[in-house]
Amino acid sequence: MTTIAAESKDRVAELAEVFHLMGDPSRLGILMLVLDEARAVGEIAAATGHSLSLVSHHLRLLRARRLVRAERRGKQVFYALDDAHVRSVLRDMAAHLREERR
Amino acid sequence: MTTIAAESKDRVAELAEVFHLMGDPSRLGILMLVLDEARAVGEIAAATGHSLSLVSHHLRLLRARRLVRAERRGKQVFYALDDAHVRSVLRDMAAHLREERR
DNA sequence: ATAACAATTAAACAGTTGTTCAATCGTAAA
DNA sequence: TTTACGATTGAACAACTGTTTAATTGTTAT
Repeated sequence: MTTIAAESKDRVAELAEVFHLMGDPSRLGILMLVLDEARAVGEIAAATGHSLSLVSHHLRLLRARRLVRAERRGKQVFYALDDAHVRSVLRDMAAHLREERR
Repeated sequence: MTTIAAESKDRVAELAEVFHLMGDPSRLGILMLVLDEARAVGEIAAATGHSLSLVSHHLRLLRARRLVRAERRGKQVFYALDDAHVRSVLRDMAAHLREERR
């Protein structure tokens, strides 16, 4: 069988981990912010209204699953989305919600 | 601004709710099972190895967010995926994981 | 009506998770 | 070396979540 329904257990578990990361409002907000351009942690904190610490904690989780990539420039660390599929999924889902409202 | 990054807070929250539902391994396994064809709760329980009760609990949550649709046929209740975007997202992500392994 | 089957529901528990606060680290300027 | 700024880290706590167990509802057959 090659159907998606026959996807093996641990692959489903990995998939679930990615969705789980996207399933928190704070984290999803962060992902949305770095969707198109890299942003410093401080910018993200300011834009989302969250503490630097909280943002950093979340970024660490996102980094661990390689949803996001970090690059240091001087004192600041810039984060950008580092997963093409996640990017397209986020765009797709956002569009979905927009349409649903009509 | 019409960028996705400027998505309003409560829409992000709604998006997060959907991802959160997909972010649990048991629930994601259920969604995968009903991705292509409707299945009875008992079938789902047997196929996933979970109790009837657990499956029913999860289905209730999925139903509440309209990711899944229920239809009664005699004693059994059949569930099917009821969201085109979720379906494409699941296919997309599953494909993504498959490619990543190469 | 009763029995059997399928599914739902409620309560309760253990484990996980998001957040805060305080301390620490890394880098650049004085 | 200091000082200041930006970011990370760890500990601790409250809130939430997934799962189990047991009781209950709905449906079909006897």
